[in-house]
Amino acid sequence: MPNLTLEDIAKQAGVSRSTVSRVVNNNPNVNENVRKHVQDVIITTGYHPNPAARSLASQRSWMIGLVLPRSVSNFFIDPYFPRLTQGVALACNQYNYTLGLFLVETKEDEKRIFPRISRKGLLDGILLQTAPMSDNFIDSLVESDFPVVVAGRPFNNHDVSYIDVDNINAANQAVHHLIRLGYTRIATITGRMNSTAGIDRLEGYRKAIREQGWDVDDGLIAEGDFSEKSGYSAMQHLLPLKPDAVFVASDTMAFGAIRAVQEAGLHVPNDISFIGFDDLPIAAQSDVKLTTVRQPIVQFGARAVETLIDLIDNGTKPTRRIIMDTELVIRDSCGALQKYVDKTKLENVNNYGSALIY
Amino acid sequence: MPNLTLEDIAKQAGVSRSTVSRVVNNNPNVNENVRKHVQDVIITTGYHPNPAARSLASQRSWMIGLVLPRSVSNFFIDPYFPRLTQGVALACNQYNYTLGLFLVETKEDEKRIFPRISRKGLLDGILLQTAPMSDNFIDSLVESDFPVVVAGRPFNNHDVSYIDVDNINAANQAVHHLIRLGYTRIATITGRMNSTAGIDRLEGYRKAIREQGWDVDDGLIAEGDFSEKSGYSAMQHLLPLKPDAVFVASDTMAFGAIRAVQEAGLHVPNDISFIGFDDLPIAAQSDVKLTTVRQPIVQFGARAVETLIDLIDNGTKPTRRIIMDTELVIRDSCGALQKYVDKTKLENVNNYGSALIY
DNA sequence: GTGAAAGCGCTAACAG
DNA sequence: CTGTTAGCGCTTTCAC
Repeated sequence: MPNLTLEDIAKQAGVSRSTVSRVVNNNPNVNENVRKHVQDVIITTGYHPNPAARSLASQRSWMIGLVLPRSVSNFFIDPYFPRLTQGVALACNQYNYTLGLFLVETKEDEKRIFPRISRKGLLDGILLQTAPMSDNFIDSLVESDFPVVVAGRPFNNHDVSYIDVDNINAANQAVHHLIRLGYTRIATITGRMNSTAGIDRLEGYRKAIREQGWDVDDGLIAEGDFSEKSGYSAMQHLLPLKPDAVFVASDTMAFGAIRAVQEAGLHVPNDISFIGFDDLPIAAQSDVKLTTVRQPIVQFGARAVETLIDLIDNGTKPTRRIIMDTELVIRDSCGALQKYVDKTKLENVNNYGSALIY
Repeated sequence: MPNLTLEDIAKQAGVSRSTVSRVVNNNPNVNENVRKHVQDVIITTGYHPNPAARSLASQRSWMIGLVLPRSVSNFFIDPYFPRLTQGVALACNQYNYTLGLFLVETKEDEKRIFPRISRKGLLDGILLQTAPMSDNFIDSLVESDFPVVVAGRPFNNHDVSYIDVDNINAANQAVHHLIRLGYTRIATITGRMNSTAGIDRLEGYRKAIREQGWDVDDGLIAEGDFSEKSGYSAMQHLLPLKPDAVFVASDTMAFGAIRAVQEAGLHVPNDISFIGFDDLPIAAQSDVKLTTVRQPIVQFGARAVETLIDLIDNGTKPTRRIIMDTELVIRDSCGALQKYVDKTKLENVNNYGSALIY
């Protein structure tokens, strides 16, 4: 079967090209009987409009791009980006958008990809993962008024739309949870300090410590890079300082840290308690069930797409800022379930933010 | 800066639209001086051709689609698909193709996506992950002569190009490795039996047992579904049968199985040995370092893209079949390193296929 | 080696 | 409500 055109359908239905176009695009200005008839022809022939022609004529491609810059694409092994991608992809299905995926690994890739996508014709809009290197790109997009939503707070104060989770507040709540459980030497393992997520989670930790009236002890802050390995070695640095609890900026690092604790012959949560960040699927299944901050990643992706479509349809100004809430998921690693077997009391402990007990 | 067109460049360069087009497309029939001049204008103005117009005129979109059907998109949490996607994306960068990502989750998605992509205009070719449900789709693609490469052997004998790893041989080697180490009650935990990977890995297990002159004991075959949980419960079924070694069809399941063993108070590999499949990053970092079959996933994705481009450029017939080799990675869980501290002897044990010792 | 001209298949005024 | 017409920005014969 050759590829049918509007013209073919028009002929077969005995109407003009425009009418068929109207039917295809659900334009209300069509007689109901005519519409029915044309729809029949479309269905029986299996006609589908040519996207390229449609793009060219309407100046809309119904395609958006998800751009994951160099520094994060290595992390594609990390479950975060796949799940984000999943949320984005499913939202695209829902809104009838095609998703273009751009992993920018090398400077080469950057040179080839950026000009292609930042010009009208291929994409209607861009979803850009925040990253240290992406600032220049953000600037040029903002300047050209191209619809763009940044996933994660960008570094500089671009006047750009973005969506993020409330990292500061999430970390703050997690640390307050540890404080209420009675821990007094609370350490933290941070994410990369060149990521806003890393920076904000540390800030939340600091804030909680200060709010408790304590001094922040920089010795209890160990820097990681979100990897299991970095969690492991950060914990090795912390162990001699004898913290009784650790807030870790990602589950992956938390598992590394717990490994270090166990290798040292200590037990979680009896000797040291942990709270992670992400709520990966393994967090609930692992040896030590992890208390952690759940990010609504999939919904986050969906929300990002919706915001982008809003920008495409209604203009990029004013810029939108979406901050999504997180949830503290209480399991074994923080020791709460041991201290408060009576869940009523536990609820009481959690009289801040939203918390779940599994 | 408004979006420039060929016409604009032509005017500025004092030549015709055709000439600029030739320069852009590296057509040799252009005077060298003219070419230089036009290129200068293109660079200084920052011109980039409009992809939609180009697609429409040339009937090529320079875009390929990666289609992950319903039954696998749930598994997007599994590291396999993200890494496959990564390999595909990077290869697309390299060959200047745009990658469209299609996660088919619901029947709805299917209805919306398939007509859009199986018609010329949006994609030049499709990379389709094999799955139980995809057979119909494969048939219609094959029939319409649309360029398609299936990732993983499809179920039926479609005359379609596909790329797969040699699952039978990989499993066979792994089980032979266990046999040579002296184990005599070798069980297996299979993948989904509605996936060709699951079927083939079981076949490789059976073949090795038979080659050893043993009878296959169906009681020692426990079915899983590639998830951690299913590995755990499959192992619980196997434990009473006292196997001394288990070949598991995925690392994820192997970790579940090991968890079951440890909860039963037994030790790996002292009491029971394991070989997994995939070589996930955690395989080398976990508590018990996993002996496993390494799949070259990223290269697999790249190779798939190259094959697809070959089909696009040179026609879909004859169909191509690419089978990629795997590698047995020997670590702690199979007990080889304990039995053969002397690596020379170990090399000797591995005088089949390719094996690595970490 | 270069330019003119005819589409690619669709959308979107505009006229009726 | 419907058809005619003029493009969208590019590639690709076809003359010269």
